[in-house]
Amino acid sequence: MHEHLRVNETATPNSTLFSAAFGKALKNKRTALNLSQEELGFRSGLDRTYISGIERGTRNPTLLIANRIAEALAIPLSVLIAEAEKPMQEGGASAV
Amino acid sequence: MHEHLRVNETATPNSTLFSAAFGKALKNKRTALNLSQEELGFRSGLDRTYISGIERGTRNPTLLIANRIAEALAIPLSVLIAEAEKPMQEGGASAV
DNA sequence: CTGTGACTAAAAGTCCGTA
DNA sequence: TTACGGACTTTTAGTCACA
Repeated sequence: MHEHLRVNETATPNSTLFSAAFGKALKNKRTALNLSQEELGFRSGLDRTYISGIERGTRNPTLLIANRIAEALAIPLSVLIAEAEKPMQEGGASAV
Repeated sequence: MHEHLRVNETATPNSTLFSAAFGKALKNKRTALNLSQEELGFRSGLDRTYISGIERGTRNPTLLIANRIAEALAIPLSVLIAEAEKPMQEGGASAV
């Protein structure tokens, strides 16, 4: 990319962890509501396969997209992200 | 895009509101820490002008970028976003 | 119902300036 | 110090066929 100060050289970059955690939190909320990816896609106006990618952590959505998904789940984005941050603080424990 | 049910036809789309609110929250936190955009840019490894764009609500960062900024501000992203959501709930009141 | 690779269009993100 | 623009590269948005 470009030469910046690399403070930490961890094997699993924080970025990957965050995407994975967000995906997990999303899947948790979705399944808790008994929604299929397809149904959530419909509610948020996003493609079914795109939702799938986010849940698997292979996609890095923008704030606006993340917010649309949160709205479709009827929760504030801050709450969804807070859920994603939980397992990261504890070092990878299971979510609710 | 494609034809979906338009529930609400507000003059200012939610997306714009959200970006603006996030930018405001960001600026609040940054100035509270007495950081210049340039300094925050350096700490987060992002371009000075990009930080500026986000604060003005003209840019829509990804979750990973937003998280890097939150880290540079030493707060969880969920907290920064929660700050952004506050004025939206109250209909555009001033932040702390 | 979900995972995945491939693809094009669009936007993110960088870097150079000026005011 | 910040706003803002232009030109540029990289990544995401959005979609499809197929497993």
